[in-house]
Amino acid sequence: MAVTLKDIAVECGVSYSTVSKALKDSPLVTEATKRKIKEKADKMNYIPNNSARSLVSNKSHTIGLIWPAVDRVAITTLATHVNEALKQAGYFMVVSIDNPVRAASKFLELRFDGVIVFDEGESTTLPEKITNNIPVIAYGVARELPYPIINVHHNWAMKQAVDLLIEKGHQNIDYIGELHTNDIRQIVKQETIEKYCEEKQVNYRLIDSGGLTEMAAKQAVKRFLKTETLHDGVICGSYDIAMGVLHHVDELDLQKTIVAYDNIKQFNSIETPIYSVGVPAEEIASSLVKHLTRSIETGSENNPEVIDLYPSLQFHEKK
Amino acid sequence: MAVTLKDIAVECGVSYSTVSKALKDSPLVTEATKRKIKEKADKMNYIPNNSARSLVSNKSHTIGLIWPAVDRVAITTLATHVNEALKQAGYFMVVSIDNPVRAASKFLELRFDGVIVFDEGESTTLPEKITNNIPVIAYGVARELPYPIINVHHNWAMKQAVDLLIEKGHQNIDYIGELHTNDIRQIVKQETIEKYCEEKQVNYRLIDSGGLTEMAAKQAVKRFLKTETLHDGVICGSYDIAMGVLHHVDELDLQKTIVAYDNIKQFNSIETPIYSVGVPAEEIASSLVKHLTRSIETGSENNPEVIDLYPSLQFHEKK
DNA sequence: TTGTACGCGTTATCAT
DNA sequence: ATGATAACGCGTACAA
Repeated sequence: MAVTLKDIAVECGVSYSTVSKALKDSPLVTEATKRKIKEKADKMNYIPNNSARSLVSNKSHTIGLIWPAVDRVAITTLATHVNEALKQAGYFMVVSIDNPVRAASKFLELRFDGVIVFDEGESTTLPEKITNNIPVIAYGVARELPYPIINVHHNWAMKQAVDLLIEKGHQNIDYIGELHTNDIRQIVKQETIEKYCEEKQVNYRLIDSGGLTEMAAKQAVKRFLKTETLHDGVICGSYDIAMGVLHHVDELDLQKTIVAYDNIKQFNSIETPIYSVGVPAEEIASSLVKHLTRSIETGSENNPEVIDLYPSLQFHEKK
Repeated sequence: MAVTLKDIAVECGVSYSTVSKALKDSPLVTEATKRKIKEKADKMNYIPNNSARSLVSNKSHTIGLIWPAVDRVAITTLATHVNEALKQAGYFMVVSIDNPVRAASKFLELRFDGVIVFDEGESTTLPEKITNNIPVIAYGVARELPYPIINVHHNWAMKQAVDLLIEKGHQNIDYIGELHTNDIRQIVKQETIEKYCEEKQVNYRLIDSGGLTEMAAKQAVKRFLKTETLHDGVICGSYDIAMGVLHHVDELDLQKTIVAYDNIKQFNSIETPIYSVGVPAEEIASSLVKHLTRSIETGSENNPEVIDLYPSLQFHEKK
């Protein structure tokens, strides 16, 4: 049986409310008794009971992250940054790889203070039944939602990519990304390419990566190359897809310009010169945390706000 | 403010203890009132308070998974299987990507029912201070630990791999894996290769993959190939490393025999014929869950038991 | 400065 | 069949 405040109180010959105060450094307790109590608590290996605390304070200092698809390097990096940012802000982050609605329901039952969703569209939408009861923030692309979402402007990013390729003199562009999907982020990228290339009057082809992982992209490009050849202006839908594409691109082919979506440090260790465009993972993380904690601390309702973050273009030279 | 049992009681004109019973289908309540209460509860969007439950029952029906390095495909697959198995067993799984000791401490404070650790050696070792207070099970390779560990016999697996290569007539073997690391799993693989190849009197080389990710392996092999060439018997330390190595292997090179550690379904979609050797992820998952839940339900102390799981060899033909 | 007492939402035991 | 009540561990307003 775990050690409780009472146990410590008995040991120290004080009442348990004094112990409670002492352990949270209340000014209402003498330094001397405080020290004694803390020492004892430590010696007895006291572990505060969050359930009890949460019952009285209505706070768990814990945030749940809903992240159904634990793969893809890019998003892993983001999760790590979010974890750090939350720690800084005094929260513990916990992730569920379960189905989003089940995950959120459990988070509610556990009385977590807030939830973050890596939004992918329909499949990750949380019902109001849930979101009326806990601060929520999503990360993804702007869409009709009863809770705030960090919008990373995939369309803006894709336009920058196209502009860059045009500037480099490429009139033929290949976009490699996931085409047949419900993931709204992927859809936006694809549609932007279509519209913007037409607007700018450059030729483009859409090549289906058949998924978001490196392996899927690698195989898709391989199939493609059996009958066709890649143009010199290439846009990849994500870091992982770029990795898959690069298997088939000669590093010494300096004709080609490759631009990939995402903005993570891993691009720096690629051996082929490459451009990337996206919002830095740190920035996304700190924005998520800032908005969520504000909403928690003010106790305000979730509102359908869209928080815009703008991508930036970077060049990664050959290492 | 969240709906409580009391609120429902008032609405239904019964006492809240009746509501409590009704909602857990106690036989002590009439079907009629039960139905009425359940209906109301649903309508009022009642969400049970796990903190309160946990306080009285000492159970949270939640398990924490400690998984500091969310990358690598192979282990992601395992996590997914563990999540499923725990769900079947009536538990909710939650993962922390934080530093293992902090994660475990928080799990304790949250009064989770048990913790699973993806063990990597020193860096993921939990102190007794913690493990004396909660059922723990690790996944990794046998080592001195105050709590049970599922041992997947990397050495057995590597021996099978070497035997296979010898049988296929290869007297020169290349092992590609992470060589300079504290990760005990990698160390065991490496050392087994060394000893067993010497015992069997076959030539071998150790090639450092410089990490456990596909990208690291890919670059390492590329460097290697600048001055040397790969032997026809190749052993890869993991699925991800194999993926990195395959970038440099011609699919049509039927001279080569490639064996990779791990046993996950992803091997089936590789386009190069490949062998794999390892314990199936499902089996690891169900073993982890079985032992942990037994330990939770019997309330027994953590003991330093080693649970052995044996790898099996599989061939994946060209798709 | 320290102690007492109440309440948080729930379960479980005991009366009714 | 239903209701009243104690207890779980803790925070805090109030009393001493």
